[in-house]
Amino acid sequence: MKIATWNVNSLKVRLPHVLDWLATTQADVLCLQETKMEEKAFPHGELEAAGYRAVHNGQKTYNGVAILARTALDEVACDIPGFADEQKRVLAATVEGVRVVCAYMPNGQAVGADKYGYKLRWLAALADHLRDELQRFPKLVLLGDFNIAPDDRDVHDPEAWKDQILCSEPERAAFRRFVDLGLADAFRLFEQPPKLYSWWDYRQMGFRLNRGLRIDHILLSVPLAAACTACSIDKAPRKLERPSDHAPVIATLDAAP
DNA sequence: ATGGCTTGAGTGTCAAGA
Repeated sequence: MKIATWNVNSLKVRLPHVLDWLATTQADVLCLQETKMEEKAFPHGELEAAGYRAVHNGQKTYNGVAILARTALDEVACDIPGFADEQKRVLAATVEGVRVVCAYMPNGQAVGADKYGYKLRWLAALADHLRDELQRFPKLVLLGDFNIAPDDRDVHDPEAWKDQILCSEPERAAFRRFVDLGLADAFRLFEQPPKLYSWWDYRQMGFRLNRGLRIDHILLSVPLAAACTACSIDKAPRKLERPSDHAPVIATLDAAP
């Protein structure tokens, strides 16, 4: 199974890129973030024509998450149970025995801002929920836009970003809490090229200068980590006309036992 | 320097992203 995540920064704008990328990679599951649309606008028809069914938890203008799959999506669940939140950031479904949790984690704006407090509360609520979910679903993958660069290797200029939003110690501690639940960062299971990131600012030639951050992640529970044979970030779509500012991350899992 | 791009909203210009 090939499973991937991509913050598309508007599915309306990026649908052609998504369809091209699915055709090229033949991914089995693709999680999207920032669809920025209501359910009635979601392009089910175009995706079905490409061989993918989809579930979506969306809203107008902001946020919005979707899971695309070539096979059935079962036990679909939206949001974080028990955590009051108007923002559509979480969607889960079971695909071929694998529990897929797609997340668009809050940005936080700036360390100390109100949105930063919301981000930390949100991350704690998701971790609490996943601790329970892992009991129900030992084969679980948490993937999406984490808006956290886990360590300095994931930052183009660690000095400039030190203690800044996306890199602060409380955010990194929240990331480690997911890891401590038994979820492994698939990207770091393998040797990787240096200075490979998943997001680059649209401004100031961020991509051309490779001023990026690795903030999009695929985290695998123990049995899935054991079955993982590859994980990479695909920079190709970031080079297209009118790209998303994020690149997709893709992992390969051996055939399910 | 709170800027520098991009998107969605909505038609002038702002919020939000990261």
